[in-house]
Amino acid sequence: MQPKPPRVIVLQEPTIKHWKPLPRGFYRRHPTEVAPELLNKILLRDDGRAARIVEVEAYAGGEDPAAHSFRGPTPRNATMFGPPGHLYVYFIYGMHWAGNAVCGDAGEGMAVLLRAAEPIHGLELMYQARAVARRDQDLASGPGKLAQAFGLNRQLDGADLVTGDRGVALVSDGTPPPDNPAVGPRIGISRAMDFPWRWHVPDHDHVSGPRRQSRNGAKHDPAR
DNA sequence: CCAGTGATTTCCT
DNA sequence: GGAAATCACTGGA
Repeated sequence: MQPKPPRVIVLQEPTIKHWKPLPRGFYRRHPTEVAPELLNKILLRDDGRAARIVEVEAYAGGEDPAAHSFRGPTPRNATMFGPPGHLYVYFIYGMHWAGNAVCGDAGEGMAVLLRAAEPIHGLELMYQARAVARRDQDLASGPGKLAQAFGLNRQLDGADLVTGDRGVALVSDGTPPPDNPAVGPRIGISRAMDFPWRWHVPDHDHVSGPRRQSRNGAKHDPAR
């Protein structure tokens, strides 16, 4: 008896059929190692929605006071303590969902928060999911926006990003991560502010925040 | 451009 | 009781 093959993510656009999911081993590492390598990877839904990841943050379980998992498992963060390569979706501020890729080994509570992405396919569905968006940069430039654009919610908490069992996956189109990603402190936290665990593609239009930080942290000079 | 604020679940003190 | 891995809207400069 042959093992059942994993569900194949099928897209409507034939040019992207050669995208392949990131293997389990990609995630089975420390999130500070995984996070910068997730830049330029592609978040995919089987309805044709796709976006290039341009901003991420690492959260490292018991060694990270800012992580949901710092004080151990709760009903909300249970997925974070499961095996790597699964999607941890949490609810925050009474309004917003956000998606993470679980990293490390089961039991460690480590993950990478998907903070922002550049939509590259299925934009009509994203505009439908985010009626307030007026420009492409409004669709997924922030963890709450990204989750809304992709319909990430409690039903997708625990989905396997490697097999795509619930129609959501992280894949590569061959684009490497940036050679010199911007690095800085994580956004919206009040503990472990000194951990420089946020990475993003430098000078990218779809990164979250009122100002985009350049590689050396300097402000943009409009005269140049 | 920027600061202030409401929305309102989950978890901690 | 209050902060939290946030966002959109308001109003002033």
